[in-house]
Amino acid sequence: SDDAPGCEPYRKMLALHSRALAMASEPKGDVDADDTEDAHALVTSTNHVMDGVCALFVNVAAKRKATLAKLLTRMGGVAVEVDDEQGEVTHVIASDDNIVLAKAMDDLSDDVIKVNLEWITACFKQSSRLSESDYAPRAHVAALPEIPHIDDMSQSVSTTNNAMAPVERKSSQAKRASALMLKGAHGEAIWTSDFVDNEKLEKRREFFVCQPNAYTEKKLVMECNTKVADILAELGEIYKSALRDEYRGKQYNQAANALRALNFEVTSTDQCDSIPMLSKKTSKIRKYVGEILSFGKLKALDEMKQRPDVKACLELTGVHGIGPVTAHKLFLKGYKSVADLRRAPKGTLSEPQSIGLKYVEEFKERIPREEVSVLATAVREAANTFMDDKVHCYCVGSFRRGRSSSGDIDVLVECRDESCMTDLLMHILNDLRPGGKSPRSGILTDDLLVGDVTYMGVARLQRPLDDSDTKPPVHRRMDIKIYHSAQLPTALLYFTGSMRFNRSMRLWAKLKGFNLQDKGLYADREQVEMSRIS
DNA sequence: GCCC
DNA sequence: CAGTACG
DNA sequence: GGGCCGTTACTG
Repeated sequence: SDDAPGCEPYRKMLALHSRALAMASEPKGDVDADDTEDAHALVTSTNHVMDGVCALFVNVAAKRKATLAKLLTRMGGVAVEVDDEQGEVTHVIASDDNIVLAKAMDDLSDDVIKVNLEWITACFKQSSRLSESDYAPRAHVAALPEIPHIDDMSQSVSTTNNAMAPVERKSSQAKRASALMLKGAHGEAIWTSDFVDNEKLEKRREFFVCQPNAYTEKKLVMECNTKVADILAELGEIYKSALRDEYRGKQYNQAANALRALNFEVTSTDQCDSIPMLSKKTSKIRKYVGEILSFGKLKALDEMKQRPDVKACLELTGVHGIGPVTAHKLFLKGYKSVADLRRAPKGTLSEPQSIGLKYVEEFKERIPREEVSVLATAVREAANTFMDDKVHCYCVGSFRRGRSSSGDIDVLVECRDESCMTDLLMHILNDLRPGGKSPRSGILTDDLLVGDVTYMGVARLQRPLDDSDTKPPVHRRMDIKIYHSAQLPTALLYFTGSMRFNRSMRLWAKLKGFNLQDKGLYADREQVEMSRIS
């Protein structure tokens, strides 16, 4: 997924969005800047720039809409939620990259002015009302088919826009908004996903781990370059956990994974050419690969491992709840090891971190499949004592992928009644906590986080699986999540993973014009609720 | 650290 | 709301 | 030189 070349358009789209966000939030910084007099002048000069503007944001993500609306209001304009046909809307504001909208806006009457998001921020920066025509939303439909192909069955899901439209529109407000923006020739709903260039996307299919292809099989069989990869990954881990350089660490890890995925052994740096990120002769990681091939080790890594701060932070981040930043802060306070932390005064660590500390060693142990099964079954049994309703539970994560051991236990609970999801969770917790009268009482030993529909905590078997085992059962990380039936399919998909598979699948969905989340699949990239596919 |  | 941790 | 996964839900 990370290496899929098909991600550029999406990256660009994201870049556009974040730029818009950055610009939108900028004024606050400006006003707070040192030169208050200028800042004041700026505020007054932009005060009336948008007088008389009544804007309707269409198909703009909620967060961005809020930011821009605030900015608009500061400049004297008004943002409305619905076009209530009183003709008060003067401007329709949409993003450049929204294909559907750009298309639908062609059909809009000329008495509203169509502009992109940049217009607002540009006007603010220039302190004047800029020409709307310079900021007309750009449509990128030219290269795409006017009418979606329905010739290929594998793509039909993404191109359906007829009577059997998969789209369920929710609120009346959503309907109203869609009346404005989704004027298809026959009044049908049209979404971003209807305009995807599937032919082009098809060529990239092989690069996605979420798609059936040869790449997946290759990876299962081969185990090459593990030595080089392990060293690079170790360096990556140090950058991420000890040096708080997330992105540098990520590069090392990505390079390590790419080398592991190769189906041949690399014996010279020239063989790195097939890996995009290592293909440049000047690549630093490529040089490191050469050094490892020649000497079997990496000087930079060995030196790094000698550093006391690195040693300390690596050990401290091993505690659940302590990340790179907290580890560094603790190091500066003089804590250099888990043993030091155990001597720390109460209050040094947060409650969840203290629990993480209590079980550091135990949490690092893998959980045998059999034990995952037993503990998850306890959750299912607890859930099924709730209101006589047959509650379905799924043990997800690596267990559901068939792994023989797992790092933690992840249980997904389906609740048919949206109104009692929290009750169900509380019922399960009470059943499993110590001191109760259920046969499962005491399975949960500690809580890390108790939310409305989310639980993160600690569980352990009441007695060893093997009767002859005298050691007490190991404490395990356990998560329980309650999902409403409507959200279950995508929740299952999401929590079954793997993470890499998920990221690939989400990207694939994005490029298809969909938006895949744990709570649902949406036919449009951004406007979430109204394009929900039921 | 690498890509755009 | 920013910072943090997580999968 | 800016951006780098998206989301959830906590803490402060």
